[in-house]
Amino acid sequence: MVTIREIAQKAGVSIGTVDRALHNRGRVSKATQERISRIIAECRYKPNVFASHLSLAKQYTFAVLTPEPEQDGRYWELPMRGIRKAADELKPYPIRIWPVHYDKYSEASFFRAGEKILKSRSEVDGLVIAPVLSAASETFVRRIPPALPYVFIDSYVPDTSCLSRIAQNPYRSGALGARLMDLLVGGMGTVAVCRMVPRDYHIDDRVNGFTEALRFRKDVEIVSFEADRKTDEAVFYHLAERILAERPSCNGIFVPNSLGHQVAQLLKERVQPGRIHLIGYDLVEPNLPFLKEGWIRFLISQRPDVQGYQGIQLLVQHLLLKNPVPAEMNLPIDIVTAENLDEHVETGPQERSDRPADARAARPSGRRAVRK
Amino acid sequence: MVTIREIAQKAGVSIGTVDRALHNRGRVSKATQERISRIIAECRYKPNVFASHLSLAKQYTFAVLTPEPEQDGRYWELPMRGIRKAADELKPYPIRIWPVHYDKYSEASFFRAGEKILKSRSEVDGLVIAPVLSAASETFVRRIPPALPYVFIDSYVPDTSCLSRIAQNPYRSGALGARLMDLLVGGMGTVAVCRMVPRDYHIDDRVNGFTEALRFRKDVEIVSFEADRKTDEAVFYHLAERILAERPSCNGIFVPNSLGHQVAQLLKERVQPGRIHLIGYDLVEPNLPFLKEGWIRFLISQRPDVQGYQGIQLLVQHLLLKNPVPAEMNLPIDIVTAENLDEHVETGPQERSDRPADARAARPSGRRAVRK
DNA sequence: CGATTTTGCGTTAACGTTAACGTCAGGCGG
DNA sequence: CCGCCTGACGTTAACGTTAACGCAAAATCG
Repeated sequence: MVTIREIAQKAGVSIGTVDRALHNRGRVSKATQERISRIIAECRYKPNVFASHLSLAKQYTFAVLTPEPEQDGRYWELPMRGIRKAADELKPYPIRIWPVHYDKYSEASFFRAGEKILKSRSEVDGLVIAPVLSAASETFVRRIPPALPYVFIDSYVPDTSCLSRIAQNPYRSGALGARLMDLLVGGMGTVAVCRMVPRDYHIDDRVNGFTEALRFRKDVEIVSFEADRKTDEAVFYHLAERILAERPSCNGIFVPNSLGHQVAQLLKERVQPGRIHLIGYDLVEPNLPFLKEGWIRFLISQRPDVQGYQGIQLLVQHLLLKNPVPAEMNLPIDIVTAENLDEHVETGPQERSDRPADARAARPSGRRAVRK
Repeated sequence: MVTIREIAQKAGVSIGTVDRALHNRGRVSKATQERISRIIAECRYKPNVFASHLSLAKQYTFAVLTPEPEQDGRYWELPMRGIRKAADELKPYPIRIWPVHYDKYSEASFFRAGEKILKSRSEVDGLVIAPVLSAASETFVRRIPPALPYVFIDSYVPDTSCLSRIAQNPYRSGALGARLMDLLVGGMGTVAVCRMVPRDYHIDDRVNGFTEALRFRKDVEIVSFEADRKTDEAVFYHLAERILAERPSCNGIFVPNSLGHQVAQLLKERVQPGRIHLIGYDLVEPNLPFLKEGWIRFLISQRPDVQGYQGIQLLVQHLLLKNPVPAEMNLPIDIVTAENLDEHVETGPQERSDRPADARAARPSGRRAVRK
């Protein structure tokens, strides 16, 4: 490992000068500056991040801007879990997480949250943003100082200078849903798609992917149903009632958001098992029992916990470890069924075991042993 | 942050004594030892890993014991990719990866590889093991010095004092395959299961999961076909020929290892599309075109890259960051189809982008933009 | 031209941990 | 009783980086 001291020696200056040159702190003549830069490049000098942080003793604060955790059926708890997991793993690092939540149905609340972060600019070193309110997000992102790195999760605002974006392609996830639905209904029947106003671009793309992928299937009829979330809490429960009433021939329902459980509830009450095939999104808690019992056949998951986890990891890679980071991460589109549900909820990145070694060995697995 | 100096002050000793007490280096009276331990616990002292490693300047070497990367249709390249990815991300850490491969069909070669590692005991600080040869692995693992932490990937030897094990439940993955097959064949027909001698417990468990999950389906007949890998390279291609000849009514084939492409090849040559539904395992390269074209309907993936990646990460968490690690990680059972294939192969953990910021922005995505 | 600022550098004390080394008292054998 | 050993500590110099401080010489100003 080549150190700052060797660089100094080769350049015929002191380490202080090299340090100033490295961090553009000025007080270095142009000639020496260039000489040092050349030598640094030649020797492939990489600063020792351990020594650096030991000396700096800087606290890094990462703000996390997401909707209230309770919204979308407690969906927004999941990214926060991943974020906590990352913070846990990175315990030895001087990192602080600052969660700032907003009401995903109120632009005003979003701007208030954003303002709070920008006002504390000097104390914030990185940002994880879920730009659910797309128009407002765009405005906000433009106001982020260029030196402040930010990472999008869930979706993203295009053409920004974000450090990275971590999301799932919603169009393709819809197309995958279509493929599964096609399989479930055996290539024929009437499939209902549930929509909600106010519209959400991200969700719309899922629907587009779904309908376009099924268009080539001549024997599958697609009908769209729409509800207004403002009317009541159980929007999709009531929407499902309408579907049953207006389309008795319906044998498949596609729910492009996390509210599949509302539809499943109605199916469980009114329809015989296996007659209407339901595909939903997201491993939120209310969905799980219905998936296990078969009222929901497939859930498409976008690994929100991984998104949060990676968001923090990328910031650390960039700021603390000075590593290059991928400009985008397209998370896999996960298909979850009753059969592989356990692995998705139990051993997401949130799970940690703090038990001592002997307790581990003694622990009954409850699961099938691999051998013997 | 509480430092060693504060501990020393509170205990009324010097930092040297505290350090000796911390690392059991002796030369500390019993009374002082206990006093220091008590204070450390009270203050919740955590050593600063930055300072620690700066002072130690220790190189950590992690040996990786897996089959030759080319075996199983280059399957074993995949964990290595994840391992390299981890090493990349952890570049600033003083870490060295030492890959040691063995022929998965030769116990002798496995023991030779193991011996090589044990002989360099003093230079090895951690171990990642894929215990494919289960009997030999058991013998080997018992010989690992207790102080040397090791992590299993792919499968594991039960009742060992491994640091952790990272694997997928093979039985459950087979059950999931059964569910998908049931869907594909519409609940009726003849399904062939391909097996290979010599037997592999891990693979057997997949088959068990598959057959047991389908047993309750009275209209689905399961037939087992077996081939000897020693006979030729294209074992499963020829096995598929036998299946077609002996069971013309067959409408589904389950391949519990990574050789699905051999069967797919024959289907492509002899059978009309959509007549025989094929489910295989693992995203090895030869499988990919067949999945895209539909000759393979589903591939079950166990994320070998993530397994390798996590293996290294866990060792680092344990040894370098002194964090507790989970005793086991049950990786999700991934269902891969033509629709979500891209996300699985493109943006596995191996992908990194080293391009500068401006190149990123200009880069054409080729994929559908999320918004406008 | 003297006074003051600026430029360009060198020096040094941290940051927290580690381990080699020094020291001093008590114990033990001869 | 002397020499030697060892147990139980304290001291200190690293590890590599950072930034405050110091100090000349050069540049600028009145």
